[in-house]
Amino acid sequence: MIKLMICEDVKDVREGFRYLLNLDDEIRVVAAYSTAEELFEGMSSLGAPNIVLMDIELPGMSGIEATGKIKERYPGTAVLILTIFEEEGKILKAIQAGATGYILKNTKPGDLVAQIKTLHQGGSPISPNVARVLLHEYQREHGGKSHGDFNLTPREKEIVHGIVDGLTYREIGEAYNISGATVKKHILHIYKKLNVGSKVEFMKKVMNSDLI
Amino acid sequence: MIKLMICEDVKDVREGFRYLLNLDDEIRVVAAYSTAEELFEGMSSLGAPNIVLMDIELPGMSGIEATGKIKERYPGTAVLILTIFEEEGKILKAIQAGATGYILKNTKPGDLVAQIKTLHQGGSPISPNVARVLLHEYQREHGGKSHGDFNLTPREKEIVHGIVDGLTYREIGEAYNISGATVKKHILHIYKKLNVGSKVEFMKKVMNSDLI
DNA sequence: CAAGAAATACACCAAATGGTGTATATTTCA
DNA sequence: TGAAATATACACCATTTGGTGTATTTCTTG
Repeated sequence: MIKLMICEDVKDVREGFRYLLNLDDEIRVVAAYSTAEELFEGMSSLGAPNIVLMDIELPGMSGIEATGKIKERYPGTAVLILTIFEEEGKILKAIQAGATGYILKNTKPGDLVAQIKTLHQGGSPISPNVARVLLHEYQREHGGKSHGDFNLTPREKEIVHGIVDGLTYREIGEAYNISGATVKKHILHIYKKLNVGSKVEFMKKVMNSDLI
Repeated sequence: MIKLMICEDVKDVREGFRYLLNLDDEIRVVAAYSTAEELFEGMSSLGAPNIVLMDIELPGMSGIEATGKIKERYPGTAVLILTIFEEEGKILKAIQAGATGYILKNTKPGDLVAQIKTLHQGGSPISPNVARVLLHEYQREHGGKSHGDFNLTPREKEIVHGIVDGLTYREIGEAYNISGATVKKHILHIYKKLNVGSKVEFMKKVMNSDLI
């Protein structure tokens, strides 16, 4: 049984969701509030639910602020943001605050139930447009362009894999039927190409590349 | 009309998708290849499609590498990663490489068509489990709550930083005015706590944690 | 207070690493 | 064809790392 609370200021929408979600017998709407402040009172008296369905536009404390507080005080509770807006800044803020999912209010009733179950099983329901915003943001922060393959030869790439797998020179040599000394030679070449001088530096470069 | 190319090494899967997607009259599968190398030949002779359906596990050039090259040479082409795996590192790498969507192969045929149309309209279809990975990553990078510090003591955390900075035991000792031998003792304790046994394994763990 | 964790330090050892040489066979390509 | 790159291998060396002991001091917590 998925215990769920609703936080939504518009009565019709709130009661609509309550009715709708209670139709499914895996979900129980334990309470529905019109403000975040009331929600917190409810959570402390009734206990934290599995999921809070959170409107982003609330009088008083905003849905984003409330999300942050929920994740602080009740980290086990997932927050599903439900909104009519697709504003980029709000989406990113809600996610930073710890929202577990972010979907639009025009979602079909049946889909909403499916997404709540998805959420409860560890997934994050996100509408495609929200996903696009997130993807772009992530790509922007990670420099977009590929970091190149450092002009490594095929053999050198194999050696890189061996290292990353935690093998020693000798073990890599055994794996590819060459001597450990040769493996070492390769590694030193690789170090020069990557401009590093130890395993640790090597790992830092390689783990942020698409070499692996 | 959405022009689409498929890059997938398993023939049955490849032909299955081709047949299936051609059933929809808004989509035209202009070509299907079994390797990234062939795909690039096709793209240069037939012209870039709107969407490439890309398998991640390919012989030769990987789907991730290919995605990066497509975004470089044909930025207008969207890449939809189709995979059976949900491995965190691969997901993030594919997104960094510029993937526009990332969905699982077990997606229902009707849903796949819907997702391709979503993609073409500017959304990013992402399966809920992939979305969860992305959300976590984003939250982690923006000061989200720590997902485990492995019970390291404050001193041990300092040592971790020293290692990640590429210092040797002795250098770390000098930095903190303790002996190199002590630093080593700390490292060995840390290894036990992280359940690793070498710098390489250590880096793999630490770089995916919020210890740094 | 006593037990335990945390931080410090030293000894000893085998193995791995990093750095530099030299050398040869093969392949690639201008 | 001839130079450059690639892949192979061995020698020698100092340093680093991983692993195991033992031991002392300080701090924390039941």
